[in-house]
Amino acid sequence: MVTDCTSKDRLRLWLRLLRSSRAIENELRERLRREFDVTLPRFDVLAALHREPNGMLMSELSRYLMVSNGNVTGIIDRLEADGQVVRARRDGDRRASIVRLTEKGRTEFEAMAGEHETWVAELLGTLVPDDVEKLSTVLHDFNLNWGTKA
Amino acid sequence: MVTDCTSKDRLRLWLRLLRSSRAIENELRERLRREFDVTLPRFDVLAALHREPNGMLMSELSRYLMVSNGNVTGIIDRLEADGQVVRARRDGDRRASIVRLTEKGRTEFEAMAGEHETWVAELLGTLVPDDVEKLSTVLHDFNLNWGTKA
DNA sequence: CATAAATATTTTAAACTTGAAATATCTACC
DNA sequence: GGTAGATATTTCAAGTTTAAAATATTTATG
Repeated sequence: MVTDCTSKDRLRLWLRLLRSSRAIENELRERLRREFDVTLPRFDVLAALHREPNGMLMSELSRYLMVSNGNVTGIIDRLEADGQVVRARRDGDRRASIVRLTEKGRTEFEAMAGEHETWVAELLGTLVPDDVEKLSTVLHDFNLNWGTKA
Repeated sequence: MVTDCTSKDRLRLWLRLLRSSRAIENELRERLRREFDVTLPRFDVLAALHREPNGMLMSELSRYLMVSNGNVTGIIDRLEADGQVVRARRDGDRRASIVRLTEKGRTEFEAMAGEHETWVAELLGTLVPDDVEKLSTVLHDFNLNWGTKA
């Protein structure tokens, strides 16, 4: 049996997706601030850099986090001032800078990461495993297909 | 057969949800600016007010859009300065103000709403109808259950 | 009635965010 | 080699966003 799907159905899905996303994001922001005195954007940057021990270009960070270049510049400026990241020159290209976690940045991120993961699991706790699996797959495909249209 | 689900699985889902949400939001922001010269936050406020012809309290807007009170104050200030909304006193309570669309605001929103809906349908176009239905249901339940834990 | 607590909003400072312009550097082509 | 275009980042102005404090008003309680 074929289920139809109007543009209003897709609009409704978008609004629900946005609402879920904001709810989770707001709660994580508040807990990160309260427990670790860190902002969500800074945590996101630290998490991205932690995945790449060899560092990332400013433009790679921008693309990965889906925020503007200028935005990344500001956050890295503040993280660098606090000694959690460093900018290094890339061999043979004086335009690019590679950003890396410092030892301090790595240690501080790792102290937060476990608790953050626990929070996420708790906040998504009302979803049954089958739905976690289903949503994860569908959204992963959605993200992979994204480039092909927008 | 029972599918297990670790905290890493839920973390992965969260990252994918966030990525989808940001991708769609960024694209809508850009199109709204390009086609209608309006910011996304302003569009969101206009959309909320359009659903409530009798107006909304500042605090209702804040709760509905899941942003802070101060944030709503700023956006409404700018919308009011541009004549798209008005603040009115609520009978018997001089603390509260009811915000309503003006005729101008309503007209301008309605000129954008159709195209906005078309864009969303297009951007979610890679999802097959069954998945739209499934995600919509799961996320709706998720949102309903949200209050019971966070 | 007085006043403490609750409610609704605004104000403020700091951080975040975008989009566009500016700067600096590199690459490709003549 | 010189120069146009591409690439990487920063700067900037305006707007958004939060969290906390301040203001104003209403409600509840003794």
